[in-house]
Amino acid sequence: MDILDILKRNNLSVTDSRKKILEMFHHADGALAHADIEKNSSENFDRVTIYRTLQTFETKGIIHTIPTADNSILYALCKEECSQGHHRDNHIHFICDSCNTTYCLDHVPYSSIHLPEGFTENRTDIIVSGICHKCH
Amino acid sequence: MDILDILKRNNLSVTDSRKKILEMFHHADGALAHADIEKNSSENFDRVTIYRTLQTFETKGIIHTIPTADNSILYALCKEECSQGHHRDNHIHFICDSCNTTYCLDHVPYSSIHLPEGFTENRTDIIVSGICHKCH
DNA sequence: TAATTTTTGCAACATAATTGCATTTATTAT
DNA sequence: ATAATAAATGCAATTATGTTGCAAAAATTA
Repeated sequence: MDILDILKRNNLSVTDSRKKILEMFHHADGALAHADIEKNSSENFDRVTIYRTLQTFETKGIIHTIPTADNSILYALCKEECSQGHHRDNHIHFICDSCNTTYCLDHVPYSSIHLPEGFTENRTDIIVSGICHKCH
Repeated sequence: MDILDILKRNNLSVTDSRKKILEMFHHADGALAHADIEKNSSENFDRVTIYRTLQTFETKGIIHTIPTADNSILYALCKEECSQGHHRDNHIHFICDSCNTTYCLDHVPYSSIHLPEGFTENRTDIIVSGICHKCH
């Protein structure tokens, strides 16, 4: 996985902040919130830059959002299948109540949901919280 | 379903705002956001009162939160099984992309999720978004 | 290397959420 | 029913979060 490659593949100009933020995602065990990026970074980017970078990455299909119950959006790297406009991050997200790490459980299967008459699905998010393997 | 009963059962003193907000949930088709309550109410409660009331209701297990992808917490009435501390709102939530109504799909089944070794579940949220029966 | 395009950072603004404290309201005990 | 106590409310102040316009800086293209 090459940072530069990702940017170029998506026709994004290669800038310092984009490289650094992508790296943070790459090194992160799980998902990151805006606040994580803002605090963590030794070099500090402007808040606005972070917002805009995350948004760019999301529309390009480089990262995807994970809704959480505590009103903070999390972002995580997408796997290959995502593309502009429509995400295909069909996996379960697990948030550890103890260490707060968010995992993308790519290999955990789940059966498709059968909605009532008249309802059509566009996106499905499955978020499980509990205790992760490290915190037991 | 008796508003007063719910409050008394939970050792909450019976106040105007609590009664009114509970009633709003009762009449609402689906879930409500803080903003809905703030705007909707003919009598206007202080923002702070609404925050505090929602929080109280949630810790008591009267309402539960629904995570959404756009960073706005929704709240909906719990069914009987919820209790202080631990919610048992095991149902799928559906958010309409068009009219924004949120439905608790109590009767839509889903198979339980088998987590990897070392992970234990505490809470599971399944949020489906798309178009609801009214908006087709 | 110059011209052009894009991104960044700052300032200003808008909204959302939290905290402390005095006042008001509800509950309990008399 | 009323006084004493406890709890909830509303206001003000503060902090956090998110957005927009625009000039300066950096990246890309010619």
